[in-house]
Amino acid sequence: MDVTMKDVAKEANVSPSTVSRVIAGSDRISEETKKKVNDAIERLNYHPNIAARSLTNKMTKVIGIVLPSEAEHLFKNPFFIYVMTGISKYAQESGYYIMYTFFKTEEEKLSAIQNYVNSNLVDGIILTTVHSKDQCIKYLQEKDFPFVVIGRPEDTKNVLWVDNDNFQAMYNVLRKLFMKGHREIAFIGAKSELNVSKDRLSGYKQAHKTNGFDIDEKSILEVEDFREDLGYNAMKKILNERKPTAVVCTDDLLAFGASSYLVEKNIKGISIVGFNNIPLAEYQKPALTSVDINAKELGYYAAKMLVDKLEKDIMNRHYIIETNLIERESTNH
Amino acid sequence: MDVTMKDVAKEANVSPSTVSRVIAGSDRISEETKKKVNDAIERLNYHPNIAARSLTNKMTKVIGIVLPSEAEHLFKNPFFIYVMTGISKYAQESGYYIMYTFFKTEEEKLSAIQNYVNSNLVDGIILTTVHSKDQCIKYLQEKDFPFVVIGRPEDTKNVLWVDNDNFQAMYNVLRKLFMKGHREIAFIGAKSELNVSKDRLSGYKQAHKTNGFDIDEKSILEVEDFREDLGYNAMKKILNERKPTAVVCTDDLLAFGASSYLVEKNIKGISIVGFNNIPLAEYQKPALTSVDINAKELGYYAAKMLVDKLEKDIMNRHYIIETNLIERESTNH
DNA sequence: ATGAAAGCGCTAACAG
DNA sequence: CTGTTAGCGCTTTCAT
Repeated sequence: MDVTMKDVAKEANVSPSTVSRVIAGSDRISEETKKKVNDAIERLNYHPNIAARSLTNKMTKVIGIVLPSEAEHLFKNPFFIYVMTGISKYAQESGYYIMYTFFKTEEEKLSAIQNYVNSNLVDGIILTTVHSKDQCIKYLQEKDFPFVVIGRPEDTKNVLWVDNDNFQAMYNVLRKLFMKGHREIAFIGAKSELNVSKDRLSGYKQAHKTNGFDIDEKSILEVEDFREDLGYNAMKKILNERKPTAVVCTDDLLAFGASSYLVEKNIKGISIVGFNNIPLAEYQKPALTSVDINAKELGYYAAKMLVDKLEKDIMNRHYIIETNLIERESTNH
Repeated sequence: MDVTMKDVAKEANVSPSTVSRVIAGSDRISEETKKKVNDAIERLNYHPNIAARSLTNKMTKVIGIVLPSEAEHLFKNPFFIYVMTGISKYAQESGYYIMYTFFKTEEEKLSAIQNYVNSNLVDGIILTTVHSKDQCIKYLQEKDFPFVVIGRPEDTKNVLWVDNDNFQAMYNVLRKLFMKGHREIAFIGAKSELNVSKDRLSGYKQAHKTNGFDIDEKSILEVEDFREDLGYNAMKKILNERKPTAVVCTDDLLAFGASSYLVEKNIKGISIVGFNNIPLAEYQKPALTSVDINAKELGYYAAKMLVDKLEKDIMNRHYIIETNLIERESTNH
């Protein structure tokens, strides 16, 4: 653009600072000049130069977000896309821009973050993955740079985070299944080192305890990754030893695999529940019952927390996003 | 950050302008002072302030990308994520940052673009969708603002774009099937108003002509959207009237549906080919043969074109990205 | 080969 | 309520 505040000032016969005030919405400005200025802005089609504004303000109104690019999951599970749309929604509502970077390794993640911090290009950062002993969190804390984590970090002290209550979510699934009369419920999980995996398994166990049922370790299977074929094999393995009436999986892909084993062997009467409610869940045959984790909301509230901290220094330490059990054919038993 | 160029200058006993020159890699600087300055930079952990640089340079080194947020496709097909990783890769290589916005409607898309253009926040824009009679393209052309389109636009005059050769890709699929002895090949497509759909259908038809086979209009089915259930129905409908030995689908989801109909009815001996090679394709039973469109490359070259235009004003009018037929079980006939 | 100085467009005291 | 002025941190002539 070529038209600057000076031009507007001249056009409206006021000083640049008055124009600035009108734009900032200062109250100590007469309605009259406000109108004059706004008209001039309109007429000249003036738009503020963000770089100049950033320079004086020491803030850019840009949020940086860092995303894993290698995770298999990135492509099979629209989680990150949902998160991004959620962030985008809040950002648009509050006039923020969004920048993103992908990283392959933890080192790349750290250097991406350092780059953001050092360049003064973003006001705050949203982390979409948490590692145990996360170096990035440590770095950001040391620099005292505003950030929000999606997913509960190892050490929640002094960090803003947003997550589902994965314990509760799984607990409720079990409660529901118990209420329906199920007594033998198998568990298929993956990536047991992740917090979310741990929480879901705890929910599974606690539900058993609370309801007075024994936990059968042979009914608990943990595989290495969220993949259909691994779910398929896990189901097979479980059926070799046990005959559950329901199976809960910590991920839809695992559930797809488990389900397809049942379909293939024509085994009826076993309910299956997945997690994440990915779009394909509803197109499975039978359509898969799944826990929706509201990834978009996770993004939305992450952005909200960050902006709140940035603008009002309000520190809601964390948000818990509701999960919803979406019941479909796979639990019609 | 707090350490500015001035600080570095003082630390190195030179003037700020010298520091600036060292950073810019000016040649008219003695090795000695170059070293002195670099040491000071290191010692102080100095990082240039991008906003200030943008203000003087009139460029931000930021690329804006606009993405549809409503398209069902966004969540079922990792196309956009792949594109984003590709853009990100080139951007990182060339020192650019990336900003994104989602839009729901064409109006939102346009206003997102106007926002980018007006705010001087981005140097160029990548459009990930093309509408016929795209207002955004028109706007950007009028403003003479640098942009690249992923997908071939209606009118390619004066626009930089990158795309697959969808005609060729489908043509080659057909040629392969003909060579394998197939003579009755059905077509299931969707969204016939899109350029990619048109091109793929043309490829299908041209392959018939070139190879001297008649086109049977009853074997061509176009549905409204890329959905599994619609593919399922289409397959059913085709089999009511015809008995093809192969079916080509313009999208994997359509192919999944078509395939599941065959599995359900236990119909053997019909080959199926999909398009896009989404990750789930390889986990289908039977694993789906599909055309990989290299979405990541599309993004990579889109970014490259844009940066080339920005920095060297080199105008490669377009890139064509290779497609690859990934053969799996579904064409083992 | 290096320094001095002006200016990019905006905001925020400080005056009045 | 509004204008004047002084920077924000960097690049870039223009000198030397």
